Amino acid sequence: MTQKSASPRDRYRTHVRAEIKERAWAQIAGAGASALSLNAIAKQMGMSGPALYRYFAGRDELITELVTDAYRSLADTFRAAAADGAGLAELAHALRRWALDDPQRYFLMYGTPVPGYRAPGDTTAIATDIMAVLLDACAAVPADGAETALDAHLAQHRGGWGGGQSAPVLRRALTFWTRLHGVLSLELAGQFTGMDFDPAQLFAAELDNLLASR
Amino acid sequence: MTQKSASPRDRYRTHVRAEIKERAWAQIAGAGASALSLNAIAKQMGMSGPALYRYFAGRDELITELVTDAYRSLADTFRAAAADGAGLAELAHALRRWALDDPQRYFLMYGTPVPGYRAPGDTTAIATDIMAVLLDACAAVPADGAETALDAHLAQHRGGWGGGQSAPVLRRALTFWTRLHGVLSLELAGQFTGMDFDPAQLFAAELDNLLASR
DNA sequence: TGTACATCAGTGAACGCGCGTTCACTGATGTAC
DNA sequence: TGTACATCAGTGAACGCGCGTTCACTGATGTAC
Repeated sequence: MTQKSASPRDRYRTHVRAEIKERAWAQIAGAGASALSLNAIAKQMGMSGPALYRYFAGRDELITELVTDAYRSLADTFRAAAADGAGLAELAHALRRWALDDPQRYFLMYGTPVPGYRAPGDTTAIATDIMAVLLDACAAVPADGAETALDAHLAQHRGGWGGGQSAPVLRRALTFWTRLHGVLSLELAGQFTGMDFDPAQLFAAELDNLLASR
Repeated sequence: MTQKSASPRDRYRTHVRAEIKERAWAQIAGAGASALSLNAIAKQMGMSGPALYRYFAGRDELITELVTDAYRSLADTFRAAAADGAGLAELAHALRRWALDDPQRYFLMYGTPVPGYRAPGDTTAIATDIMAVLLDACAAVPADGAETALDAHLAQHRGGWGGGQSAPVLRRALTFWTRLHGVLSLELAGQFTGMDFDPAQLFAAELDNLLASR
């Protein structure tokens, strides 16, 4: 078996593909995902529009790949943090850094859905990976406090995303997710603009609350 | 002073304007806000494209008005609930009903921002109205529990949105907002799809938590 | 090492589309005397 | 009640634009003998 994947042509291909995606991200950051234009990217790269079809089957495939990359990027961030022994607090801060680093990437994952659009199959698998890291971190914190009504509900409707974790762990993971997303998404959307307080303080308060109530 | 506002022509005008908006909402509900097209609306109404310019200066003005209407609609919902003596729990359920009633309207207010876009001035005023109702409801619940770090921060960075309310009241209002938005936005975006549990239960759990911790 | 062939990146012209928007106009509705 | 005028909703043609995408092609790069 020869290393065909390292041939000059292949390396060039992957390089150009990467540059196309880079420009695509820049475009999304500047005007939102709906403004993504193949022709504009090609022009920026000094190429003709149709040239891009050597690298992507079309606009839809490009977007799909960007979405998948976004999921993978967060999954990698979480896994790397967990490998460094991160607990819930560190995961929270990693999430916030990742989100602030590129708000439109965050919104591509968690933002306004396009009514017709179906997320590609891979993303849900990656989302499960992300959730798995979060679940492990939740499971590492010993539980106390009474069983809640939500626990009872989750125990009976576990779905496939929770692995073998207990209902209280599922609950804590969901709560972690929704509460931090609540603060983050409103912050990134600029909803706190002009309100004078520091969103980081609000985020920190929510995190404290999550860590305190088990 | 004659009642010129009730002239037949004026009534026709307002009627057509309303129908245009209605179709616009239907279009947004079907394919997202970025897919809104004046020509398509005109065609649906059996008119020519340019005819719409009798009613709106252009696409931007239409969208701006839809956004403003969305804000007003939620403000009305909140005020009506408050007038009926609603507390925090009733406000929460009113919010959820309002959001589920038209998810894209919710996202038009709180969803993915378009990087360049500036919200029209009126909306922030209406947002303050909405917040005022929420603040009143929060103030109605007697506070206990220790002063938090966030309270201290908010006391020093009050901004103009909080009226004369105390820092703990501001904190509770913000928390109400971000937590419920966290659950709602993920639910409406379909992020819980395939997870088997009932989002309403998660929402209820978050609400319970908000009501319990003062 | 040299020649014949295959691979493949990129071009330029073209297609069809729908968009927002302008403009000069027609014709109906309302108003003033 | 009737006539002259003003108002204004709506039309149809047109402009210019950028989009995604196809197609037949050129020319350079790599491969096989």
